[in-house]
Amino acid sequence: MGTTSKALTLLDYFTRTRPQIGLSELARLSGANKATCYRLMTELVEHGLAEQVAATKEYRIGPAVLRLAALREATVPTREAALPLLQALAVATGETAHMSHLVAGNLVTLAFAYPATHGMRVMMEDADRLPFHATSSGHAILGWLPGDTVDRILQVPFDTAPDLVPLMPAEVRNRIAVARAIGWAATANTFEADVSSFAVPLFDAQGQVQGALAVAAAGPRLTDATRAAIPRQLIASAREIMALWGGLVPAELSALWRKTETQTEKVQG
Amino acid sequence: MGTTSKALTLLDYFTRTRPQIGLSELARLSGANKATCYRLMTELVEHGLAEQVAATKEYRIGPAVLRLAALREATVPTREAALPLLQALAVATGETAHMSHLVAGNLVTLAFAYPATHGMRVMMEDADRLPFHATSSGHAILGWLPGDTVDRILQVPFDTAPDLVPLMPAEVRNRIAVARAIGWAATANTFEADVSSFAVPLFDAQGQVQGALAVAAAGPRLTDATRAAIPRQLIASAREIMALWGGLVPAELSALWRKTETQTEKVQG
DNA sequence: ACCATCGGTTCATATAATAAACCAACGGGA
DNA sequence: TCCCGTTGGTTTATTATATGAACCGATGGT
Repeated sequence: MGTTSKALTLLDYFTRTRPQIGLSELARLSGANKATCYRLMTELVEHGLAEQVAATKEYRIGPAVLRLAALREATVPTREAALPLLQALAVATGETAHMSHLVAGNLVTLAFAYPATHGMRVMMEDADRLPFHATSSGHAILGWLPGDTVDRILQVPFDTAPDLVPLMPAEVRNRIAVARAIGWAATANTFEADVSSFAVPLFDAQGQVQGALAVAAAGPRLTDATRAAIPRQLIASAREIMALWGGLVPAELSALWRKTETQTEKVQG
Repeated sequence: MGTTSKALTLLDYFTRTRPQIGLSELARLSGANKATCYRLMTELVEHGLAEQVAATKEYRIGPAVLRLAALREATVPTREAALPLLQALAVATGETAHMSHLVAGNLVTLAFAYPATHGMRVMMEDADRLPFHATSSGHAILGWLPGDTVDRILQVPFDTAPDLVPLMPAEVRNRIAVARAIGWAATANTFEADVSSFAVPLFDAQGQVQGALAVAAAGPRLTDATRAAIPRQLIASAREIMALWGGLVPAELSALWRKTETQTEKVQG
């Protein structure tokens, strides 16, 4: 592995639940030598990708990423373009809508929107990695990825929240196949209790899967009518988002979506 | 220089005016060998910090920075906290307000706000580097930086827009000294024609300069009254922003600011 | 048909990364 | 007060990795 990769890998240990990490702890987490870790972090700090908290000497993500993110959005306005449509989707469905992206083999939440109408909503946080195996977004995406990529992703060890029944690998494979066959994915109680989730894949201009658009619904208030309506609303929003991006829906998927759109009833467990 | 630094340096060549760069051009710009450049960019792409446009093979900033930026804001909500105050400042002054940060020796615009009241406004773009020598923000900041750091920054070659009279180094030094002495900086026609700019420095919890808060006013409509009012409004906003951050205004500067705040008239060329 | 340029690759060489051992400083606990 | 574990940081010989000139096939103009 290249030295640069090692340095960049260190950034992956910073998460929402662990935003600041000391030198020794980072070395322990990454398995790298402490001296190596120190040198790499020093270089990241020099470039503003990390910064050191003066009081505790702990490291955290640096301010340079703000400049890079602004530049990214100026170059490819993914998030900015999708946000209003995400908000519209949240209002239309009355549930939480979110968009996640495939970045470096991870599924990352990039944007989300809440409906204004309900007091109870499924809460989201961006910048967090979603598990492929337990989310509808993961299933929706994996159906459109090459087999070996899917294998590589699924062989990453995963854990399910203690209050949930974990999905067996065979079951995950099956759900991916179903998602591919019908053009959208649905899960219930796989990532969070009492949350039903629906997702469709999103594609770039080359017809490559880029991410997923999803609706996360609070289980108790889900009626059969809304279970049927959400996929259609998802598909409509996905089409709009990709129109903005210049994204290309594969012909096969477009046909599946048309089928769902013209159906009056469609329920999936 | 470490390999990681070389890789990260490559990211600096991507700007708003040059958002996508091909391999050969990037090698030419950076002075690195083409093979080296290729390998480094490949590693950056693997981690999502860069991405390659399929059609042209050009590189651009990748989607991973969005996750990092969201994580940064979740850890240190610099931008999010300052934005409403920035908007208030823009409305109060009737001019464009912006906040820039010191990151890795560069002055980067992180946020800005326009007033709703005027048709004509000074336009801003974030993610762009500002020249220290020709902006009030630069002058305001440099007054509170150690001498050797100032020297290092000022010896970077700079160019002024062709329609403007460039500031001589001695003049820049003088303006920095003035800014330090009165607690705020002002420039006119140094960065853009017919734009007057006012700025105050911003500090972190350790009392270190972090950036600057500024107002950029369209020259023609500047009256003596507003020239006097803007610094006071800047100071008030800066105090609010630092209160939110937990920033610490050096006692010396706080005294200077109080002086400006209690004055009824104050005009600087 | 030609030439320049593009992105990408190869491989001997040289340089930079590595890890164990070592500091000094700090913070409990006994 | 002493001890012990832990912290961030540094040094060093050893080793692995980065480097760059030359090369490749493809592409686009002239």
